[in-house]
Amino acid sequence: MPCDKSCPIAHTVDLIGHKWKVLILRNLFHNGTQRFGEIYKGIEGVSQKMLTQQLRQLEADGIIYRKVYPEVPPKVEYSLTALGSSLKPILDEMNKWGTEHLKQNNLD
Amino acid sequence: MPCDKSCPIAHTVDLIGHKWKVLILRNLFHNGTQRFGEIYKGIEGVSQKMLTQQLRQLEADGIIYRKVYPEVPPKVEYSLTALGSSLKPILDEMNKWGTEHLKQNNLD
DNA sequence: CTGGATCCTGATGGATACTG
DNA sequence: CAGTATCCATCAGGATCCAG
Repeated sequence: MPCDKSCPIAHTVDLIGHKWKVLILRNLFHNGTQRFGEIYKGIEGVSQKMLTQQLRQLEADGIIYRKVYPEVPPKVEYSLTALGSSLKPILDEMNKWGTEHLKQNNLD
Repeated sequence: MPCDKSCPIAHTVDLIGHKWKVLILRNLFHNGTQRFGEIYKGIEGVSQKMLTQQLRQLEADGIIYRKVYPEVPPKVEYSLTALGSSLKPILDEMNKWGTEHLKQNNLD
């Protein structure tokens, strides 16, 4: 059974199968609506460019909502849409798994 | 709350936060033990190099097991380890979500 | 001063050909 | 059959620059 575009998992991976996207979502689930700079500081190792790019893709896919406040200094807030919120079970499972295996495997 | 190396989700993402890894796992969950060529045919768009590379990483992380049969023609079988199998809930959630949103969003 | 666009460069992924 | 090697296109990171 091949894994083509009709495969649900391939579809999911297509939308959130990227390291930073998952971590962005983690931050939004964990902290609620956040500004660009907050997300940036909240994710270790990401560059501004990458963050912008991934945020835009998530926005384009309807997973997060981007609200720009036309003021000085600029303020942009990101929040989860209903579609984005529906991803929570996946994140929860990843969190559960990671918690389990950080315990047993506490390297570094 | 920053997302550093102590974050369970970051840990999970570190191990399986890669497009092809998830699809490899999907194939192994779906079809059981498989040979290299079967996985290769089962995943649309992946190159041999990528597949080899990701399989090796999954092996190094103890998620899959690689069994080489010393015969001609060569035969290599990949299967999930216990650790790999424990990822099933995550894959299940991704499958569930993808199924939902392929229905509603049947583009292409 | 924040969000992000641009430019340059090094790293990564893909296609193909080749080997044990 | 299951890779490895090679070459090349695209992508990611860092620094810098820009607009509001």
